[in-house]
Amino acid sequence: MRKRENIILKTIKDKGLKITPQRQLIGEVLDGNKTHPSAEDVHKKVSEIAPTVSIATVYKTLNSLADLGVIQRLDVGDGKTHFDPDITAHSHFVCLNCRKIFDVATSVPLPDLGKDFKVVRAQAVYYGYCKECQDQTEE
Amino acid sequence: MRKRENIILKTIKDKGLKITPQRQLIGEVLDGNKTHPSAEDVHKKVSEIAPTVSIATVYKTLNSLADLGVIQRLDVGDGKTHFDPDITAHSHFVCLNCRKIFDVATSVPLPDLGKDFKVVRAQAVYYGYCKECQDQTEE
DNA sequence: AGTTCTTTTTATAACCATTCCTAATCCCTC
DNA sequence: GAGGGATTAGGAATGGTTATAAAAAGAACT
Repeated sequence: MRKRENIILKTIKDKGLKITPQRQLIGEVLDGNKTHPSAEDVHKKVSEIAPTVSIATVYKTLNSLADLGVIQRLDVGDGKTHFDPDITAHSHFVCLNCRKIFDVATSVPLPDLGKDFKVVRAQAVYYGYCKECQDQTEE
Repeated sequence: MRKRENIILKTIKDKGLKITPQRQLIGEVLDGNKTHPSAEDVHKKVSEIAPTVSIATVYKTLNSLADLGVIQRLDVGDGKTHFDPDITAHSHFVCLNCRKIFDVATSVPLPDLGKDFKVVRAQAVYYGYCKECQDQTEE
């Protein structure tokens, strides 16, 4: 069984960017991450291993990766940008109580809005209450 | 032909809030507004008539109205919250070039995600290029 | 009109996420 | 091992939003 390659680090390399220790760490934190972390979340994780990595570097790397299309920016209305390394077609569910973000398989197709609007991306966000928070408020 | 009533001001009254001159103005700016203004946009408009109205009052009023459900918060990833007095089911198209927000009739239905996720609201945002910006980049 | 109680507004400070700036550092190549 | 480009750290700056506290405005009652 061989180790799955980290697509994020691969893309950094492919695009001619340098694999620095900072980027390596950020790539590892993101790889396969299903928690939709904010920049601060990523920085916290990275800091556990390399406490000197600055938040500015984290922002810069995340923005580069998003611009390259290897990760996705995700806005759910909580004032911070979240990042999702899963760029396959899927939507998100946000719990209005605990604010956790969940992946949902349902994806909205790119609609045809006529030639006045050339659609290149569709993002659906569903709001509601997750299992845990439903149970909690029921008692 | 009689004047259409302003649903926003009506709701303020119905909920027991006072109709102050400030709220009156904000209500009038919002009523029928299709431009999806940010708090700052609203404040600018209001200031043309009453220059002493503070931005804090605008924020407080907009948040109250959104919490009451007469207007809708709208996040499109530009760092600021936009407000939409149209609360009927519809989606939004955001131009990646000029950042203008357009209404689109298409609306996504509330999906059934099983009992683990109780969905109460669905929001779809489409990104792309509007007519004007398509023309602009073509030449 | 005056008193009291509540709501609302204002102005300013505080807050937080994000970006900017600049000097220092690293890596490559000559 | 010196120059040059890319990258980083750290802190200052920015911009949207909210908190705070004091003043103003209303309403109810006398």
